[in-house]
Amino acid sequence: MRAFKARMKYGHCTLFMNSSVRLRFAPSPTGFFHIGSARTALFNWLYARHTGGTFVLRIEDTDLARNTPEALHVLYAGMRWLGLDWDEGPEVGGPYGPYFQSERGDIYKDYLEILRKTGRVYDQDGAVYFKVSGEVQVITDLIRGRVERLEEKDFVIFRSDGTPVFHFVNVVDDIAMKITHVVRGEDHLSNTSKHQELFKAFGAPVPEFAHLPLILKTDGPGKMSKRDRGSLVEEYINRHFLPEAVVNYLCLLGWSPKENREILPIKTIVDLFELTAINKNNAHFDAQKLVFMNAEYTRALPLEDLVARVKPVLTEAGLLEGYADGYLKEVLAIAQEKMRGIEELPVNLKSFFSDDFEYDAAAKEKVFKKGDPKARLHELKGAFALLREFNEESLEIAVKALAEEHGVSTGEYIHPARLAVSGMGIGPSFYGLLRVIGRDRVLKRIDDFIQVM
RNA sequence: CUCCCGUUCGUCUAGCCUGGUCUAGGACACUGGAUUUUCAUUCCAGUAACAGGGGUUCGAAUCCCCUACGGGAGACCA
Repeated sequence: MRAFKARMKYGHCTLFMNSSVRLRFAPSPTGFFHIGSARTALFNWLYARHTGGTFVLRIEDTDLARNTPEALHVLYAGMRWLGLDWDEGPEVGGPYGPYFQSERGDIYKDYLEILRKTGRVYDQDGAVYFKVSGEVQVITDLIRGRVERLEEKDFVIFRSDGTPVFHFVNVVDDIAMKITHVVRGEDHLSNTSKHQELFKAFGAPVPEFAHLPLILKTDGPGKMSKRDRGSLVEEYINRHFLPEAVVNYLCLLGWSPKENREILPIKTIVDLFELTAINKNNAHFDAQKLVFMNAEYTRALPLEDLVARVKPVLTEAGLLEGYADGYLKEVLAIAQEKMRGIEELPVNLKSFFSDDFEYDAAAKEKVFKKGDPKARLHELKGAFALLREFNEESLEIAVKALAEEHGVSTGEYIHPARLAVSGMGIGPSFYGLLRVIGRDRVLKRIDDFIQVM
């Protein structure tokens, strides 16, 4: 039913109500949600939604020390922020639970018994070892093709303290949860020979494998680590990125729609996504491109949506007190076209909501360098006071008239006035800025600025 | 050290499977210009790549081999 809903949601043909495709994302809660993990989750989710299959969230919390409620919260919050809803798993349940490995001890014991009966394990130093077959494992990977690897040494599947190890629980759960496609990072490719041996030892069908390329540091060696700037989903949440932009960017790291189009709605990506179209080579993380995408998405947002998303951010910054929603909407209506992200708003839009703002030093220096800004501001004051209407049209006419009268460029009015009114050298359309700030505040701010010149 | 994976503009990629249409396309970034006789937008233009060497072939970015480089894995971590 869940799969059916997913199909309806994304407008697929519903010839088949669901499919037997089952994918899982199996993170261990570490307290961080790494961008690489997020991409793995995303690709699993995409393929589940593409096929109308089932997306399972399984928590690999066998490392009890790191398994805290806070760590789980970070994970759920990140998943939900990215829009990666799971069909089975914590908080939603499902027929193959429990979905925490820490609660599946009995299942692991049962599976161990199977291996004991078939003579594939032995005990040594208190630990249980799995006997490898000695056969070369031919792994068929949807992304990499045929990969051969020989697992040479027997390996531990139960520690001497009685707890099972990753390779064992991972495979057992994939069997028990009827996972058909294992989509994970390439760092697991070398483990796959172990896993395939286990699948075969259990007499279970070997799932399809798809090993994703890794996300490498922007510069410098190695893969992104949690210490690298930009490597955590939390960071993008805190910086008020639009999740759809982050998702779109992540989709393009290792996958491409192959049609010279990059900004794609998730619905389209779900339609086009194929595991076999994923690249083999690792990709460097490019924060600049993500920022660009975020800007594109931000500017394309319907105004109402933008207002809704900005409101809590400016409220938190303490800027919205005493202002009606309508005013915020007016401000954003003129600011949106040049926005790069919501993150910059508490600073860039401060002067719309507060008289307590600083004058940008660089802009100030630039303004003082040219012409006679003081005289220009006095002229503006006079002209603004006389205007019948205080709107874009009348303001533009007035400024242009002054410029012509005094034989200077409008820039000589605009630069100092923008600085006086907003404290900044850059910003929304100048005439819109004046209109929204309003005549009284504009005049007062020009006065104030003249005082400090 | 061993095993596995990879290598197209600075970065993400298209093309590679099914050799000729590739004087290698798009995007970010960068540079220049236009518009806004401001700017963060928008528009236009430009710089820039098939890792190297050997084959196969009439012809190779595309197929094969070697080298180099990059990445990953080698735990009673996950």
